[in-house]
Amino acid sequence: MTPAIAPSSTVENYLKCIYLQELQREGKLVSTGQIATELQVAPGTATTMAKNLAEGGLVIYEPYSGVRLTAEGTRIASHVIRRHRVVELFLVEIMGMDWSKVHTDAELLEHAVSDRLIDRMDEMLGRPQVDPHGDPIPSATGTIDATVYPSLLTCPLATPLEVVRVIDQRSEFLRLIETRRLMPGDIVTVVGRDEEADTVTVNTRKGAPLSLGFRAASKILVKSDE
Amino acid sequence: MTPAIAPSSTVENYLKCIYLQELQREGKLVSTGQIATELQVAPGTATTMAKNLAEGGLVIYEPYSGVRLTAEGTRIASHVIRRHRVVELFLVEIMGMDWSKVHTDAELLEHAVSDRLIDRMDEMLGRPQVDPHGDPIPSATGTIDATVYPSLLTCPLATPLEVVRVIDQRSEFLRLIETRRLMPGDIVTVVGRDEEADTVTVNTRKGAPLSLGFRAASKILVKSDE
DNA sequence: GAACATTTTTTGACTGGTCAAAATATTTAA
DNA sequence: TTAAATATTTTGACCAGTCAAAAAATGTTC
Repeated sequence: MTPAIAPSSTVENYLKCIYLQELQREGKLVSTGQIATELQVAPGTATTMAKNLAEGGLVIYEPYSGVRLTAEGTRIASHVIRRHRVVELFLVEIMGMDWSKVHTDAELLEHAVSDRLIDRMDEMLGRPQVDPHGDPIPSATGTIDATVYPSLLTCPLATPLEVVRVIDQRSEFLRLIETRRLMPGDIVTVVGRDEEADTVTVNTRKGAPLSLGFRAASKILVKSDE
Repeated sequence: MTPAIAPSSTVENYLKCIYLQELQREGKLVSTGQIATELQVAPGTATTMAKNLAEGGLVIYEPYSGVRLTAEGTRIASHVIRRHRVVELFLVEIMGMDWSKVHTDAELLEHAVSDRLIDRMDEMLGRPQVDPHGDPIPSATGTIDATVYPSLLTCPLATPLEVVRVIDQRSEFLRLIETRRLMPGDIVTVVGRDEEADTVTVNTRKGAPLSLGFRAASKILVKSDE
């Protein structure tokens, strides 16, 4: 029952960033350096903010180690992410906008959209589980699907698999994904990997086999069976 | 061709406020005091901002008199208002939200919505001329319908007239308008005015004749003929 | 384990936006 | 036209968020 004044967009962005980093670097603290890099601010700025957030009970801050969200911090962060992802899906599904460009709009709107409005969008969308990139949408109560999917780098070879998620919001990358039929829902088969050449070769429903570097391949997640 | 960094939401709000005041107080300068009252800031704050805006070429500031928008200031202000009104209409028409509550959402969204997005909303709405309250929507190029309508205070008596605009965004007022069938599009007849009692009596399509104070009556605008 | 490299924190300073209260102008009324 | 009332501007201070650069801690390597 913290009365808790609404956090500024800046605070929301820090919280979101920390939340997202925690998800991938399971368990470990998130360093102020990582935050600074991610948010494109000077290292000292991230340190200062870490202390402010700790002050406000939104994170635990351990000097020289990093930061971990408190329950309250997690609550707020997941709401921001929920807003972001619901907005993204709304822009694509209801407004027919380009999925590769929608991220930047959502980045702004996530701080400006009321709960009422998000809920209405969510309702119009039929309470969806994932956004256009396959990222899971936290529920209004903050729970989020944490299923871990293999990527094109780790999935079985020579098996047709469904793309479920694309972990890179840059529109250049998303346009590639789109033209090469690697969007969530598309079916792909990994036909080979070459450690030395740093390439993964995949067949898609459209066109010749495609080569991807390991880095890019790791950003495309697939559902391995079921 | 000013490169012109995007103005902050704060600056946008000042500009919007000045624009709206200029519309009603035709020709005259807008005083810093009016701005302060409207925006709920201290008088000194408005003065400071007036100087900043003048510095940035967005207004002409005459100390102790007030402020007037430059062409550039007008351009920005009309864009903000356009965004506000398109958003409002979108929320009501496409998202089915309550017209009496939509103003506060739009107040936030007007600073967070990209041109691309506004244009898409505008397109989905069929390039509308007015928002749900009858307020005219500036075009993308900044032109706005400046038709002056009489209010229930100044219109002819005993003549059925169509409500075209309601100039008060407070949801309590709007709910009254709604329940008494005084929304834009509704037909009303002013049957009497009493200077001493400060009341205007109107017949609407629904229910018994209704009394309004002069102040409230002046906020309801009608189309007198055609 | 000493020396170097890297990361983090501290420090001092700046911008944008704000306020309260004091100092000025302007307007109104006598 | 002078005094009182009202409006505006100035002043000094503050908060949030930021940076650059110096200082300190931590990690790495030989």
